[in-house]
Amino acid sequence: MARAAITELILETFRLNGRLLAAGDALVRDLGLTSARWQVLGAVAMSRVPLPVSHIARTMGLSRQGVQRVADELEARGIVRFAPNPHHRRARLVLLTERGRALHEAAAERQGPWAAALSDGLPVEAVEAATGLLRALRDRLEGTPAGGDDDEP
Amino acid sequence: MARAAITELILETFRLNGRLLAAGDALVRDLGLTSARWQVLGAVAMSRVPLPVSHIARTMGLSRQGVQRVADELEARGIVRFAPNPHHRRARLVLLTERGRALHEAAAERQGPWAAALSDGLPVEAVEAATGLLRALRDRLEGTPAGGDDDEP
DNA sequence: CCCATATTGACATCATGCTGTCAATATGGG
DNA sequence: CCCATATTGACAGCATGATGTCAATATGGG
Repeated sequence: MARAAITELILETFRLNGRLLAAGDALVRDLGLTSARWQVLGAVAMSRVPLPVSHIARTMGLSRQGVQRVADELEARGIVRFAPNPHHRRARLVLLTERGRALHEAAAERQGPWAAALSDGLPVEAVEAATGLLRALRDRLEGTPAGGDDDEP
Repeated sequence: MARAAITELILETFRLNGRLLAAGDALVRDLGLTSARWQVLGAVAMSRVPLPVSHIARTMGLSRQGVQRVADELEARGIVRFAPNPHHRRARLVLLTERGRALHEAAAERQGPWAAALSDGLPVEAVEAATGLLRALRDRLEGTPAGGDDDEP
């Protein structure tokens, strides 16, 4: 029955989400990071060009204000800094500080072995298929007919 | 690369989790329910025997206190009631009220078509495969070698 | 039977993410 | 150029879920 299958997947998504957050917290706790801060830090580090908070929020699928709060915390801790945006006076750009870059590298070095252990023995195709299915569900929930990874709209 | 694939799946899990919560909230909002309350309500309704809060929390993979808070809210709204537990004076059993049962049925009637639309055209085997993969990841994160749906430990 | 240990609920506190409102700033049509 | 609209950050408030501590209660070894 399709309904039972999708319901199971939904409940499993809730459970896994909680476990992933807990695992991420534990992985970077002694670096002074949390899952949420790490995720924002990663978004800033990964972008080829500096982005404003609102753009980061859209990329991550979170609300603008939630990301803003985390970004403010990161700035207070000297992990990111805000730079003027020549194209928009209000929307300052988020940049990594030296400390922020070092933290991101330290976190990435831990995430590698952790991710390898987590996915050890699982076929990459199965992981990718699951990712595709989750993305398909999310696209439907967002009302987006076809979803892709946009970087520069 | 396995690491990139698993990282993508993790990020997609975060995004889907957020969308599912928002969709669930919208689906049952006018019933006076939220995703969190609905989930606890469902756990109570689905169990063949009345369960204490701590047991429900373990089943859902949430913290005991979080479920307790939601259960207290549901009791204040007349959706569940607490009954004495003959086996444990402190751990009262959670039961649905008449109103609670009606609410659960109303929510279930909405969830059916919604779930059908969400999974329309997706092969059931693909959904089940994704569920199995998520569960495998969660089992690893929990340190549980093999995981199954237990109801009565 | 007695005591060490575990479980449970009550209470308080914190982290995370959402929404609403407002003013400042961009953007585009006229 | 001017004004309607959209975007953005600041600020406040709420929902959800985790944690920590404490006392009450079960449970099991001795």
